[in-house]
Amino acid sequence: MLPDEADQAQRFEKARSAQAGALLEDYVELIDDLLGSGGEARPTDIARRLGVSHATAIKSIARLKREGLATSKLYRGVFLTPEGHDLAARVRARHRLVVDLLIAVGVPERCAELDAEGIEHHVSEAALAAFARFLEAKRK
Amino acid sequence: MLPDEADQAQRFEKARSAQAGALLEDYVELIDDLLGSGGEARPTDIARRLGVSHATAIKSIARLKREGLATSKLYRGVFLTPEGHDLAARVRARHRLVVDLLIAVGVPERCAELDAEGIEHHVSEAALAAFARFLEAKRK
DNA sequence: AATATATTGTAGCCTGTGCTACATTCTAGG
DNA sequence: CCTAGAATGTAGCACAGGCTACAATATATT
Repeated sequence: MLPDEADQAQRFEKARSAQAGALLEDYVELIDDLLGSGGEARPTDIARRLGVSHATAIKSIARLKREGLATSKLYRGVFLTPEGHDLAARVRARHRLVVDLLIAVGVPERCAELDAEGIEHHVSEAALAAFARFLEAKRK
Repeated sequence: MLPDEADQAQRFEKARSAQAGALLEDYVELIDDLLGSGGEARPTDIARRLGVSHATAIKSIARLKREGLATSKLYRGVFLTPEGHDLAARVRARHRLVVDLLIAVGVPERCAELDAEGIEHHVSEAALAAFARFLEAKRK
């Protein structure tokens, strides 16, 4: 049984737009991690951790700046704006919740970390809330 | 605590390559659905259901053909090769499993369908197996 | 201080996936 | 049969996100 045409189109549309934001989220979270663990967020480090060339990282950082999530000056490290920091916090919380849920349903920990990286960008607020409830219930 | 640099790069790499295959999977699954429900898979229908222009759909269909997943002749509908059909079957099974798992942990059904569209492309075989075990255990 | 190395930034290319506009072909109604 | 409208296909554009190669700057070593 095929779903309604418009519904289906909307589903795919949502998945596409989620994907469009995924890159920004990954960068912001990583930068926040780097800044948080006592160091700076330097383009080369960011590039290495994301597994891309430094040129690619710099272009993406430029996009972060365009979108008001980060700042940087020539030959200085990258910093987050308040908006960027907020986004990072939300993304990190979501990431944890996704990993925890995967583990709770029996996914091996290492695998949960791997899969969560791709999954997290597509989990809605409603689903996150459900995850939290499920984990809470299970904990008792 | 930051993860190991190489591990982290590998995670992102995996997520990127999963994303690269996602579009093909969506098309193949949809085409199989259309063919399966008694009709043809026409480019215009495919485009409408995916929420993209017909030109975009046709270009993606060309890619499916390049990759040996589909066939079509000028002004005829699209068909799947055996490889395409196999992929569609795997994708559909995975989709169902993801939706069922989301529902099982308390995500509202409609939301589960929405989120699954994006999530499914990032769920590894190991995680799928865990989902199946979890659902089986819960069913009893 | 001078130079070698590492880091940062720029330029230009490719591919993928959107789009609109236009051309072609099919198909149905008159 | 022939013409109007739908469907299909093509061309060309934009943007994102990869890459390599090169240029510029900063840092470290001698």
